Amino acid sequence: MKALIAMSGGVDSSVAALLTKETGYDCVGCTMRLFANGDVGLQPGTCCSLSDVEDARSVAYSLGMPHYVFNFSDDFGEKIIKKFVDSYFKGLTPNPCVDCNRYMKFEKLYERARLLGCDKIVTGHYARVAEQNGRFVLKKALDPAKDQSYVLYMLSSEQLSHTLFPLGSLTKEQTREIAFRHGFINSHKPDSQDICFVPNGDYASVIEKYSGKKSEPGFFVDDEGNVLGEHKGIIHYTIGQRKGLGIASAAPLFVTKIDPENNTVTLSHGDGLFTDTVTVKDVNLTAVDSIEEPLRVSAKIRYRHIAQSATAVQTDDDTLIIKFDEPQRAVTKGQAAVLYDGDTVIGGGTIV
RNA sequence: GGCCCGGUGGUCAAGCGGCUAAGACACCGCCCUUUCACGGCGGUAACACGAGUUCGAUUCUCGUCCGGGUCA
Repeated sequence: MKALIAMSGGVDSSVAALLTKETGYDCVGCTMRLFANGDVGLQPGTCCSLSDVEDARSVAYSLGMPHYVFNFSDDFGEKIIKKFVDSYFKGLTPNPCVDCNRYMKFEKLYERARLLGCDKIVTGHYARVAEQNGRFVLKKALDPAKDQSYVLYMLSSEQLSHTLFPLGSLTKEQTREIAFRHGFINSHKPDSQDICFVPNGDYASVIEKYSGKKSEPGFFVDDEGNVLGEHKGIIHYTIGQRKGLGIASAAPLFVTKIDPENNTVTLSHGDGLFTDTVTVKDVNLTAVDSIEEPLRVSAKIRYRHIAQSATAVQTDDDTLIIKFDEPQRAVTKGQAAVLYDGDTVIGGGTIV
């Protein structure tokens, strides 16, 4: 059996490579080049920079496996960055990591794997794949603190059938320890964070630079429509946001609505952020074929959200309605909602 | 112009003779985090000016300047 390992240059994927190798697979390492750093004004040293490629190569070679670099920057620009940018101008808050997994790691990269004669694709995600009643399902990582199943919910049963997540049963500490024991140069490398193609967390300037458009300043308004102040352009905000508004008031203000038509951002005090019903489109179900009867689930509406009890029902092929037992804070259009049955991912979609 | 209120950190706002001059919001930093956020912890920062009264004035008095209201 032959496996292609997606190696970012970080600890996780390096250890994933090691573990796959130890399982007896014939391994090939690879690193995706997802964007030309110059496109977005990145400085070397961030994710996907040359030094990361070198780290990945170093680990691959030390494990005696070949290492390739695939240039996917055209696809990444079209499928990930463009969509990300367009979403923001529509007043949505996208999650590019979800799309990157969907289109790059498990679609585009798998095509390459097939060309190389690989049966499996391996990543360093903290999640597990299991076979249940003859179908492959995605499950949470054993370590709840590191679980990344949320960003993988859109994988199909078919994709899961040829996917390995060797870290699914490990804690981050165990992973680092393994890396350290094997002398990997990246064993102490900090975890990645922020959007990989956004330097310094300043995603707004990336959006403006990439699109060539400026997000025009407009008004902050209250629930009654009274003007509270001026905002910097709707792409700077997301639902539930508190910081960076620059408006002083007796109690904290939060963004409750983004209106791209009128170019306004509505601010409210605490309440008004809670909703119990969420509509989801672009649905992918893996543990079941469809949800015909209302189904008791636990659901997450953000990566770091703690799954909450809810009832889900499918109203058509591509629409789910999720009704939470308790109203949830800051449901945000563009983010993914993921349904779980215990540790098992049932499916999910994009909040509309 | 007369009369009446009020001038404390970026904003709002306690304090009403002796305090390291609260707090909230904002801002900054750190933590958290493969999205954006939330959240936690910490930090910078103020008594409009001048003259009195007093052992002592942000607090009392009188001026000046600046706001707001009101009368004609």
